[in-house]
Amino acid sequence: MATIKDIAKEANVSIATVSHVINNTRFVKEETKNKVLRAMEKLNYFPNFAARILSGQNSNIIGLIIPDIGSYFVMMVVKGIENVLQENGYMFFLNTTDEKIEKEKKIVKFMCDQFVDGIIVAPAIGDHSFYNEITKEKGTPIVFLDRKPFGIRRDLVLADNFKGSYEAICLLIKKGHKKIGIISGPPGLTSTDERLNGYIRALNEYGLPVDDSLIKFGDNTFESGYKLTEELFEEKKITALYVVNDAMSLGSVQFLKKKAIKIPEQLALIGFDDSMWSLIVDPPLTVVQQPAYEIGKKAAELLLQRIREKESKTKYEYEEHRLQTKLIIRKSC
Amino acid sequence: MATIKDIAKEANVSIATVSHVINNTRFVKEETKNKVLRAMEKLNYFPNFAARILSGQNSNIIGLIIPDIGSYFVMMVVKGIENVLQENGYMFFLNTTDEKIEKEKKIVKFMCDQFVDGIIVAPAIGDHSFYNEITKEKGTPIVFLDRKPFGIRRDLVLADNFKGSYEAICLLIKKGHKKIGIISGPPGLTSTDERLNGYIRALNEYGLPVDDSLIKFGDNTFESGYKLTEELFEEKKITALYVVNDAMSLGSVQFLKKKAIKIPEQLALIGFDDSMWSLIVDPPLTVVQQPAYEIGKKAAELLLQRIREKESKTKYEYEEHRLQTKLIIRKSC
DNA sequence: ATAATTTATTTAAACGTTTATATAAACGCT
DNA sequence: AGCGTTTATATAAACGTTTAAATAAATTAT
Repeated sequence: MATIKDIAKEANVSIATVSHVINNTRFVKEETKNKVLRAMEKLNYFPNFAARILSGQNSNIIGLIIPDIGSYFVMMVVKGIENVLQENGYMFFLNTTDEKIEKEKKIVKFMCDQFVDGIIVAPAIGDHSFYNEITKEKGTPIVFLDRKPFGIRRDLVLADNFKGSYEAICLLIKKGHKKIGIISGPPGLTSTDERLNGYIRALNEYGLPVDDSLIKFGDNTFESGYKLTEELFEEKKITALYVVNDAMSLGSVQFLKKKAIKIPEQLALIGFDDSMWSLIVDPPLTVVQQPAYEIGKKAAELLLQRIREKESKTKYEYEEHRLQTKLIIRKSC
Repeated sequence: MATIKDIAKEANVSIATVSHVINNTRFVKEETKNKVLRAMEKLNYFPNFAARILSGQNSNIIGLIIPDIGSYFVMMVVKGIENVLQENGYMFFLNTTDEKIEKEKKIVKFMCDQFVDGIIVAPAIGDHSFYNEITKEKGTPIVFLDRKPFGIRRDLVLADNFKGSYEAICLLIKKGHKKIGIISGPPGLTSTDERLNGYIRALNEYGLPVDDSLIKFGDNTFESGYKLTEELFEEKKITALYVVNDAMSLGSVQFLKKKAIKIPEQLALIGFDDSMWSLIVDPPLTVVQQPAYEIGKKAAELLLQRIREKESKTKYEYEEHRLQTKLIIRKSC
């Protein structure tokens, strides 16, 4: 593979000149520049990443850390990120934490110590104050995604979970429902906690009692959706149910289908996340749609902006971007 | 951040000794080794990736190239890969080609020229002979995934698409169907071409005519599934339909549902890929399930093996791993 | 004509590793 | 004691860049 030295020799200039041509970091006479460019073309030169990084340049690599691969939401977020990064000549590492905060810490530390220019992270449940210490040294920009970190203030891009839920529950209340159950996510997970809060707020606003026994905490799996729907429907005689993520919604639907419970006549249902299948279940599911692709896109854009600002030493305040959800009304409520 | 020099100073040895302790590349007296290890511990040392790579070491980074993020199948494949890599201390870059062979070439060339130890690629439709030239220089191991490359022989991990389809169509024939339609993928895409071949073979085997007008080529989207199902059902009076991927199956179901066409009475349906929703559509969908996670896992394992073999200069023959599909019989046929 | 300034280019050090080669110490043998 | 071996460690070059400092050439001012 051709190196900068080969180019220098071919073009009869020093390696410094070649470097300056490549990076546009100093004026080089038109004639010389052309010689260099021609040599680069001829030898099919591409600068060596490792060398570049070692001598202190940006790597154009960012780290992406998520708890788990495996949901439509995550997939679309990643897609949004990937598109923005590709357009801007960046690459990314994808790492999963398995929802383990210790693993997250290790990965973040490693990435910062090494060569990433920035990090996008959907944090695992836990205390995130260790980020302060880790980023102190180099000040690697970090954008949090989907979940609000605990114990620190940072840039943050996520859906307006509270409002999305609030609107959904308002709709149910307006339709006359008084006993509305909710299947929330694991406590401590800010995204689903916020959805629970939206539920509570709506009930309060309309003067309905908040009955703790109608609030169930699932673990965002199909199975827990199935099981908790059973509990709520059989034991609590709810007339409406709000399920805060797509895997659990699917579990709900499966239970109701199995027991031949009529939707929405016997139980009105609203889910979260608009997967492709919400259209083809029977009846089509009313859902709170969060703009997954846009969340990824925005997070990547914000991170790239922060990286640029870091280079130019611009001061900035952390921002919280709340992307709006959309209540897609179909036939299930 | 601590460097190898700091460790050397702290432990009162040379940097060479430190390096040898780290890499176990030469005998070091127990006592000296301990001093070094203690110093590393104390200064929280982690070797610098860029420097390591620059001096010719393996990067422990592999490249993952796929046409597109956005299907359940791809997601599970990536998950399988990620798990294996994480267990083995490898990281990976994820890149998409948008099904453009030129983009693929650029990415592969870049990755090989730079620092990846190996590549896993689900190739875009097109001629892949350029791989020979690109990998000649360094011999970077490459494992192909899901699709058979055109024009070259390489390691390959994918589902037994032919057999999966063959079994599905046999089932339909045994149930008495004579006019069986198929919605295949874009011609040239080996995965769906193989599925089409399985269909043809089954018909031949049972002495049924292969009617070209019952074979439609979609583009693996929901919309094309919808549209082509309409064409086949309305114009061709088929009694059974086989759809070769999940997004198109979903489109099929949606069309049938909209027109209130009874499954399987009016049209028997078999899909491909077992997504979560195939259980909750009405009726639950019979599908050919391919082991996505295992495909990813196997590809990663094979690649790591190739990387090790390259280091130890072991000769090897390219392998083709066909993972078996499973016909999951539900109520749609 | 010479000095001062500006412009264009080169030299060499630095980044943090690996590793071939050199050196030093310890030991066993005559 | 002197020599050759073995064992343990150190020195220094190399990897391919960037960049501060040095140099050389061209221009302007005195």
